[in-house]
Amino acid sequence: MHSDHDDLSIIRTVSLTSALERQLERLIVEGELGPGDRLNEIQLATRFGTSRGPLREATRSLEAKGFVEVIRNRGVFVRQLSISDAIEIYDVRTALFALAGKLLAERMSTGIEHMLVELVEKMEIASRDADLDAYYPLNLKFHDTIVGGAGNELMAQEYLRYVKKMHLFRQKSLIQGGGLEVSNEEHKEMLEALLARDPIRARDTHWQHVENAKQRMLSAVT
Amino acid sequence: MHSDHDDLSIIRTVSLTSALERQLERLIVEGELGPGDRLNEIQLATRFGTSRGPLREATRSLEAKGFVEVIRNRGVFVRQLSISDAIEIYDVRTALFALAGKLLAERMSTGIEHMLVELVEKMEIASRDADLDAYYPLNLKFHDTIVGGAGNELMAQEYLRYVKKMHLFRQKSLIQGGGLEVSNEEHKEMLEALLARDPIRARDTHWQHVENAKQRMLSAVT
DNA sequence: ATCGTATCTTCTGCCGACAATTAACAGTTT
DNA sequence: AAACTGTTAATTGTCGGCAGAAGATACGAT
Repeated sequence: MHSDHDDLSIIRTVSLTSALERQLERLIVEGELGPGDRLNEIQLATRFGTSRGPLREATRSLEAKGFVEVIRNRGVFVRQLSISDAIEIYDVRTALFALAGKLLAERMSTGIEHMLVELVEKMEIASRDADLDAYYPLNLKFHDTIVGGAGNELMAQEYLRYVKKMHLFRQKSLIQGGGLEVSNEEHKEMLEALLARDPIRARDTHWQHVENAKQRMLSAVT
Repeated sequence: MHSDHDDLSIIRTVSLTSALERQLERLIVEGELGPGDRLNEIQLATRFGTSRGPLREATRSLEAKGFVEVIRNRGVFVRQLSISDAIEIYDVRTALFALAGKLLAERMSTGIEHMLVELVEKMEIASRDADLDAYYPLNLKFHDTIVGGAGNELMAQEYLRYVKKMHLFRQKSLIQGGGLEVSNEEHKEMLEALLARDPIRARDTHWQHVENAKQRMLSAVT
């Protein structure tokens, strides 16, 4: 039995295609469809109660976004990322996150300031307690706050896309780029640059942060 | 009458959908379909001799790539970029190009080295002669060489996408981000960093270069 | 003359069906 | 038993058609 998430009756404002796209993306990101799996058109269309037309349109969009791969006459497959793919994505993410840091430093508001300070403090505590379950969502929110607060919608959108895309990498546990204390030390440096409203330093510390995360991931993989 | 570019009979290896997508992208980038224009499904399907199904799939892909906008029950429209859109794209391009510079500095080959040196020399001449027609393609090739030589396929692909996307900006003439001599001075600095195999300096000079181009564009627009 | 309204036309959204291709299977041969 | 080959089943690619929404047009009221 499928979960009731599969419902897409909310359609009337958004198109059926985009609703289907969201559903398929959910199936992929949540792991119901794993890397390499084929998206059976008939089966999925039946499951969501639509015809194959809109479903095919949705998969074409997902293909353009890099979540699936279409092979003519053979079908649509969830993309599999090699290590070198993961490196490429990480590097692009690095550049985008550096941009986020720079832009945020240029338009820092007290609201975001307080939020980031609080998050770093909480992460400090979680780090001391070695409480990964507490640390992980805080870390996520810290990055989201920076990316979302930078005021560049395109960058934020693309950044989010790449974060999602990393879930297609086989070694899921390694995505995080672990290292609690190390990571939060870097957060403090980033925060310092942001509080100082120093775009260049913010850009460089943010760049370094993701680059370090990449290195931690790589040393864990190899 | 349509040009004979419209032919897509080469299909047997690639899908009809992707061939259509390429054709539509061509129509947009070459300007036959300008910003704000509607893509009439029936008309385009007839023109390319297909049914509406594959055509719709192609437009969904173009939508995901940001070239067109789909409005439910109203149609597909070529995207119009506002100035703030252009700024966002420029900033993302800046970050990606900085990444290109860094990566290239890390894996610089003598082949690319010679190519870049030659291009800068030729641009120097064109700059002295104020020969914009000669300068423009050299400048383009200079940037392509850097982006293509960096060894990150994803970054190269995305960078190219954004360059194309800038064509949707109304003020086409301003895309270039002019300023011949100024621009080539920056090229020399970038080249220096690359020849020195200095990733950080390469990253920073490349970042600054696109950022300056953005500023030149903005001061020309406002 | 202008505005609002009703009608008609055009176009999109979605579906079901058929053709073409690929994958699965069984039978045969070596 | 493994490899090859012919046949069947499953799946994708493409098409044409119908319902419904948006847009255009014509008409009438003020």
